[in-house]
Amino acid sequence: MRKRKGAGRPTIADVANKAGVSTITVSRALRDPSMVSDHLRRKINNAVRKLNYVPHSHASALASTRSNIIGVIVPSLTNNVFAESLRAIYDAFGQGAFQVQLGNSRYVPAEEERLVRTFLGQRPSAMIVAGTDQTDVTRQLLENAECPVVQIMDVGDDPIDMIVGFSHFEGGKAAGLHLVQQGYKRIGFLGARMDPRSYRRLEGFKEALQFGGRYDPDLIMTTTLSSSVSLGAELIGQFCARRPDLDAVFCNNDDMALGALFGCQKAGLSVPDDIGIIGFNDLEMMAAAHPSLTSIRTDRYAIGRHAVEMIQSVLSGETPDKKIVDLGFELQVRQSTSRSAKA
Amino acid sequence: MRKRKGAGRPTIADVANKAGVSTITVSRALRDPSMVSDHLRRKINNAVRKLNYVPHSHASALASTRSNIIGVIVPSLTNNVFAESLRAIYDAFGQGAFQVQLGNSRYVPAEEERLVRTFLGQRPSAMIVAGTDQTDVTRQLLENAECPVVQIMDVGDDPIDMIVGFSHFEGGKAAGLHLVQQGYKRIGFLGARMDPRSYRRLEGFKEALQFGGRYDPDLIMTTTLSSSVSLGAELIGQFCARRPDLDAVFCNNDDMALGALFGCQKAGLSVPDDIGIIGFNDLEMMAAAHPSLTSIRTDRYAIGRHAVEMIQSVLSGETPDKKIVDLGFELQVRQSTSRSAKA
DNA sequence: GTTTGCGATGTTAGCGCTAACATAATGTTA
DNA sequence: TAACATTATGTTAGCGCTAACATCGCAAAC
Repeated sequence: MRKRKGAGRPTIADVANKAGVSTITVSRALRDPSMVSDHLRRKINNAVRKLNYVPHSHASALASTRSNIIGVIVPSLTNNVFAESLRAIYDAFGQGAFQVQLGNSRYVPAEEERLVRTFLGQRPSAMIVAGTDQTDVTRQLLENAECPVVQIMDVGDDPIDMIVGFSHFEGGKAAGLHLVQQGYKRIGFLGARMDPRSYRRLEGFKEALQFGGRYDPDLIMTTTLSSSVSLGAELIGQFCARRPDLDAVFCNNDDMALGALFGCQKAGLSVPDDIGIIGFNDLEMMAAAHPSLTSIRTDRYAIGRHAVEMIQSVLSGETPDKKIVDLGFELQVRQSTSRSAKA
Repeated sequence: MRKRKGAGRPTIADVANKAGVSTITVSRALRDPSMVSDHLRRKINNAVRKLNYVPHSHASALASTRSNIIGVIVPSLTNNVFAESLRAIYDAFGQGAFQVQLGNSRYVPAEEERLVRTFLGQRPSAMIVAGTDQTDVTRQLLENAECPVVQIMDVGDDPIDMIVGFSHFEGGKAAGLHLVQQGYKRIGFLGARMDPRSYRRLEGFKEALQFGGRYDPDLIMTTTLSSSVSLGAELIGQFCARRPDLDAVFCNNDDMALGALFGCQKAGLSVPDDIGIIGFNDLEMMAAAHPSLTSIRTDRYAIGRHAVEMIQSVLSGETPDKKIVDLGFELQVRQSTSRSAKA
């Protein structure tokens, strides 16, 4: 006789047997206890406990054509910026019926495409992806996915489905304008791992400086290395050596900015008097630093929470208020760009 | 006629139809192309592309009784320490056939228990959990799980199955000994969110100080607030105000240590001469700080990689060399504990 | 030319669960 | 008391895939 062996673990049929009911009753007792009488529910719960039964979620997903999986793809796990949005997503979904599935694209579009494909194989209830810079294929896959899709950390006119974030261009522009307004003259840009969002910040920054008549392409320093505090410290040293007249930098993120602060301190340069420093994202350490560091504050947790709310509203059959949500940013002026006297 | 509708997406049967072969041939062509002739493989691949077919992983998991899911549970997503181990795990598993499923227990044991239950429902191929401080029920669930289980970030005699990490007790002890050896007299401990691992560090620290005859319980300052740079800066201020004679602190992690540095700088205290500071984990920023910060270096990425290797060896039928792996730690002495003159 | 072996493909049943319908048991109303 | 809801439980088929066995064609071996 042809026979396949399962994983050996107890199934819903074992529970049904032990409790003396049918399998569907067990299924109902576990999914919605109110559908089953107290009497049977008790017997079923006992059987579940005795057998140490754990429902098989794949079988359930297959039978119900509902996976309850939320696919999330971010480009980095160690970058705190995404970690905070992730935390919001896990806080909201981690509890209930949904299961978050996380992918790390490591800033590689092809990797992202592969992940999207894999995730769609699970027939997710929703997808959350970082950014707007998907490959054409990725975009098409997501457009055809029969589930809500939210892009986060960015805004744009043409979302795949929904989008929540802020404008990196405007953020970069605000940073540039601030440095101009503070009276800095030779204002540089220091950028590590220039992903598309960093480029948009740089574009905004350029516009601000051109507007202020201070744009100098020689003062743009970028690298493909991934950002870190150490790298910020090292690069600001090189930068100052090459251009001793540099008097302010916009760093493409806060790690680089903190590193730049340390690098200046090592070089004996005073921040903000010799050099002004502004970061991006406003991680909590920026306020604690000495001198405290100016940054563009973005609310990553709110972005994650908002994405979840949009998804929940779609999944419960409603139409979300808006498909494009710009949560903006806020310039946090601190000591690192507040000179005592204008040069 | 009773009929259930699926998700509407193309199935393997649709592909088989279009390619003029049986479903099993499609299944084989996708899982192991070498089992199918070039001729058919080509036709199948075309059909897959035309239909935009994505295999349904839940159905596959159910039929094969293999989920290819690796369940990972960590207590925090924003703590860089776990992020680096996670990165190693994603680097190793993210590519191949395996799918990483991540849970966030937020340092709540009951939450961890719930997650373990949920994850086991997916019949994972392996489980990775942080730490050794599971509830009895969690431990039992994992012991009964028919898959390899690796505990990470800690060591101990009695792993659930396998364990890879380092001794927090010894790490704390090394930190304490170092401060004693550097000639510091009134050595404090500054700890935020004292999870079980932090307590073990504190115990090791105590032992070192008792050994050196410098233990003073009044110099232990802890809080349940979660650690951050800002909190470190604030608490060191309070600490110094209460005990102006304090001349060194061991912080339970690097965020707190960096905060302590900033706090001292704000208070006009010189590090390392007025106060020595040592952290734990040695995040990359520690070396870049000014002054650079002493810390206990741990290799979180290696821990994650090692955990993956142990799992892979078990899954491929081998017996791992060791079930308990202590990757140790390394004291990184830097400026923050290197006084020019002994007091 | 028959036998054997082997690789490529097909048939069938079943993985563990739930949707959809069926039925039994109970209450409700005229 | 018959007709009708209403609720609790059961029966059956099927979600989409793959394990296990069956078959077929063809080349090598005798």
